[in-house]
Amino acid sequence: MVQTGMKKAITLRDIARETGVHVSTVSRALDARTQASLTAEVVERVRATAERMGYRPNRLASGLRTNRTMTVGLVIPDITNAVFPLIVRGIESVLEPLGYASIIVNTDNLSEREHRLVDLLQERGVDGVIHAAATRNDPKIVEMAARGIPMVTVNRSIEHSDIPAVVSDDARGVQMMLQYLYDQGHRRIAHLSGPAQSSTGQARRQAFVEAAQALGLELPQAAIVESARYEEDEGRRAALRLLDSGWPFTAILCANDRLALGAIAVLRARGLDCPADVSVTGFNDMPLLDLILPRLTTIRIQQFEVGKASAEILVRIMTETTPRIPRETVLPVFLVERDSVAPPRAASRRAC
Amino acid sequence: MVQTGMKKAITLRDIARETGVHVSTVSRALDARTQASLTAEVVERVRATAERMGYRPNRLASGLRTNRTMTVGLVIPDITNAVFPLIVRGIESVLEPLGYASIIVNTDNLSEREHRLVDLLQERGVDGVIHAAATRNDPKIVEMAARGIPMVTVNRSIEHSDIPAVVSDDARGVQMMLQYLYDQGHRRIAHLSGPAQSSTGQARRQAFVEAAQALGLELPQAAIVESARYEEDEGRRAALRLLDSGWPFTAILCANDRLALGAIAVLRARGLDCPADVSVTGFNDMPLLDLILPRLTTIRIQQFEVGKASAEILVRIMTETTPRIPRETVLPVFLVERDSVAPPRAASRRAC
DNA sequence: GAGGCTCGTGCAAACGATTGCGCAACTCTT
DNA sequence: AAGAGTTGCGCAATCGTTTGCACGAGCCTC
Repeated sequence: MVQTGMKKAITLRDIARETGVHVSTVSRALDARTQASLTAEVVERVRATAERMGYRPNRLASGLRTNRTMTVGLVIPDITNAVFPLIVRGIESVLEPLGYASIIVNTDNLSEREHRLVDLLQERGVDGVIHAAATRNDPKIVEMAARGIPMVTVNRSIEHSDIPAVVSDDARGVQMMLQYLYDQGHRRIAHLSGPAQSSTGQARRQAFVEAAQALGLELPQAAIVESARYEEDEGRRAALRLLDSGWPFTAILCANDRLALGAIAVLRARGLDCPADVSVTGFNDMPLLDLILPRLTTIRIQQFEVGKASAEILVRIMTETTPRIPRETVLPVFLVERDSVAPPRAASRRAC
Repeated sequence: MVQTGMKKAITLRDIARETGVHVSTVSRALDARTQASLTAEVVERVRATAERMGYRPNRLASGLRTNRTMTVGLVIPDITNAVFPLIVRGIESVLEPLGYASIIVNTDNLSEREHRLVDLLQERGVDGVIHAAATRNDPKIVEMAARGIPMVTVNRSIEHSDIPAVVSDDARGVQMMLQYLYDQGHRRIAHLSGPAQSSTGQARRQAFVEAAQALGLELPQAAIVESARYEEDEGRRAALRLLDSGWPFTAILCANDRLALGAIAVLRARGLDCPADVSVTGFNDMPLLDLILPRLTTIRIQQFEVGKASAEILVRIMTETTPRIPRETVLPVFLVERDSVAPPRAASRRAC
């Protein structure tokens, strides 16, 4: 790279030369924690010339010396998945005012990629990591935490570890939704579950089974169909399996909005209307969902708040000497009632 | 922070001690560019023990020495805006395989925030910056480029500067869409323009005016309404202004999908159907758009490709000694025909 | 008035990697 | 076989900041 015009940055040394004090004095004058040990006059003189010369600290140098880079890593599966940008902004809302920068990496749920990216973060000396990747257990992450890197997981917990987790109350969400369908008169309710290796997939499925049993609902084998990914085409595939099973369900509780959208598309293709013939519910309340017809009844998760809470916890771990952090922080969820649920038809609703 | 279990990382010195060579030899053995000056035996021995000990280079140290951090900054307005995640993934698709990490910052189009964040990037010694923030001219950014930091802008150009830009062929997109509406029989076509301070807003508006004149269309003052932001509620506000102007338009060409969605909502509220009463078109073809009814006819922009191209250019600027980069790289756009356009009604279409 | 404070500042050694330079130990040439 | 050239590696300075320690000056105390 030919940097012809590259004028080099102002350093402590430059300020020292300019003010006639030693570089260490400049350093102390610019650090709020140490400037008490200097005379107010020197502090002010240094501060003023630093300002005048446009001094910007070199974080590489200070990080090298102190092992603190004011940089954190965000490990997420895929930023194009609409729930993550909100989480990211929530995280940023607390980190950025404190001066932290975030390196965001996308794992695509590929553990090989995740390993490489975790290395990439470590090489850059991140002060902490917020981990939102979905796979359930990952030795690399546990190892990183064991190395002493402050870490928080969001939307999932790592089993057999004491890494703090921030999660939404998935179980309560599923239970609320099932109760809601029950109250509308539904008795044969299917579940399109998420991937088993994602912790949300597993948690929601288990909550579904438990809530269904608590309500005394019929729950044949065919009632639960698992998807491989949280995507529309998986929703379609799973809904087809469900339809072809022959079980006369009247509603589908989906583990995720995108699965629900896929399911509704399949129903429509088979000549079934949602909600007239089959009620369908989602989970997450992703952005723009309220513009898609039928407007999906779903469980709203506070993505931004989840991100915010996880960042607050990470900051505590990074800065407090003996933080007492709960193993799990669970945030409430809300049922948002829209148009995709109606009472079941009295007559047989299976058209074809 | 109390790092009790923090076992410190392996350094070149550790490997040197282990293999019995000097630390500089280790450094050379591990660098592909310099290992030619060593015997194959030493290189292999160093490489093997580095591998065995799990050596990870300290990028802070190497960055301090070399002024290259293998980190780039991505300046975007808001990651929750659906077009940006795709751009980010496009950028990553070229940067990540090369070993670069990305620090992503959201400016919210606030220049005060942008200044702070640009400083944050500089302090961390990023090797380059991809700048996708929307405001048209920003002295801070020009100053940064002048300082010699490699930079590329996406979706916009900086006036009076030679910073390379990657843009979509907005003008052609507008022209294609207007021609399409014309071919469907529309003659009185309104334009919901984007914010004037965004370069896309300005470019699309200008293209609209030119294309309309070329087609000999009637173009009264009221035909163009400007929005303050690319958001649904601005689309609603602008559409209301348009309706209230009394001009008997038969179609609205919107500068952006979200504006179009807002406009359609207002039409619906006024008892007008899209496309039966008024045709509406979007721009961008954002994710999930095809699920929203009526399915919006729009111009597809290759977000991923835009990101990819900008990253490729940035890499060239960062690594080549005398790169010849075109001032502007323009990527083609495509008209995607869906359901929000129909021929105009012969009769008066103004219901209320 | 001498010894022991505190207070403000300078000194120099880190942090880990890179790299120009120098110096042995070779190989080749004549 | 001696000089010249080459090859392979070590030495030490450097990047910019931080921080334990030392040191001189002033002050107080007995």
